[in-house]
Amino acid sequence: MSKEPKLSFKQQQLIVRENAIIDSTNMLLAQKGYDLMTMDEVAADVGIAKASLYKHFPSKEALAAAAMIRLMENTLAFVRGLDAQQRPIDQLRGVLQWALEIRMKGGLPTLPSENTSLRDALMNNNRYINRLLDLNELMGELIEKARADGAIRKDLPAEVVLFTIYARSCDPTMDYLRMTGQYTDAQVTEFLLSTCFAGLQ
Amino acid sequence: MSKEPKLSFKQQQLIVRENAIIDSTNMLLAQKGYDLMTMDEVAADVGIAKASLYKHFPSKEALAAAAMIRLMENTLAFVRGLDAQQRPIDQLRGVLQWALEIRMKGGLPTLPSENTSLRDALMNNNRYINRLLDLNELMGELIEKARADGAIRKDLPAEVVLFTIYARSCDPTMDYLRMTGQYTDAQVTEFLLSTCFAGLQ
DNA sequence: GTCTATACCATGATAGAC
DNA sequence: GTCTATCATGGTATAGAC
Repeated sequence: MSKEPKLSFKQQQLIVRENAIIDSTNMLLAQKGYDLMTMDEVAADVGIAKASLYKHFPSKEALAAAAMIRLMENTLAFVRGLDAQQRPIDQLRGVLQWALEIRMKGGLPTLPSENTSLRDALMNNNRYINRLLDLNELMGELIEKARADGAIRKDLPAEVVLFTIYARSCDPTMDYLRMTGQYTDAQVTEFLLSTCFAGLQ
Repeated sequence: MSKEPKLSFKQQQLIVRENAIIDSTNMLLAQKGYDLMTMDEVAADVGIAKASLYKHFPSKEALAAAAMIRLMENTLAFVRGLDAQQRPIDQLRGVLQWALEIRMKGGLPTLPSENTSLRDALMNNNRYINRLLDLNELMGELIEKARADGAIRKDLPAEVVLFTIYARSCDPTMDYLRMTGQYTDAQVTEFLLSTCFAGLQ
């Protein structure tokens, strides 16, 4: 930590404001998805005019990308902070559990599932792609270790395991189970985790 | 079968035309999703003017609902035609395999996964809801039987099993695995089936 | 029932004053 | 940097001639 603050008060204000914008974006993206989210809504939720929004982010795509990148960085931080003493399979389980709990609270899934213009845009965003590659690498290592332990089936390519875990984080089963109103959020999470790792049989 | 055709030539033509419209709708819905699909595209794909499209279906919602209803009826027909000699668990597996193969060919998943205006609209469509309830009942019976056989875990509520199977039919893992280009469609299908029923462990 | 042409509106994006 | 006011685009839906 440097003693002298690098950022002026104005710059700090800017960051706070932009974080607030991304918070609103995050929530709206989770609620309505990229295509149905409008810049008017974001501006209204933040409490600023739409034109001001465009001073911070040059386009809707850039705004959504910023939200996805922040999410990806949070995910990376979580994975890097995992307890290395734990069994790799439990660490993997922990990642999925963390992602599901974020989504329960109104957050976004780690991977955009929809065939939307957002996915295309993200695939051309270097910063996002780099974070995603980093995450894939970390997760890939965990998967290899878990497989060496015999905790994960050896007949599945690592990619299949990886995507299956990612997919579970954006699985609509969560929404449908919650809609029945019969289970607590913790129970729903446990069902999703358990069926992902242990299957139905 | 009645010997005298109930439908005039003109009426038959109408049905053929409407089926063609639904075919195009189906393909475009699968490719782009509801929100990104435009009525211009549908009309262009069918080869008619947009205004003509509106003579057949009063709105975009109604058109998409018609496509989803036809899909649901096809699914019901498939499930009703299952070989009752097979083990219930294999019948369930067969349903998922069938759904995945449809999607591989460019068809729609049985359940709309996205948080889109389409899902809201469908939930208010009695005809669609009735078909969905019928399907849920048939699938629920299969699940109960499979559970009685010991082929499905008894600690999972039937709903969890049902939604987990539905979700796998619209799982983005399929898209991501195909994008790698490393596996045949049959292999991808097998991975999805296997991880759904047997899990990762 | 099909077409061309158009009304109407939502939304992403911008201009220009302060 | 924020605001109000506005533009431009593209989309659903419809009018009216044939």
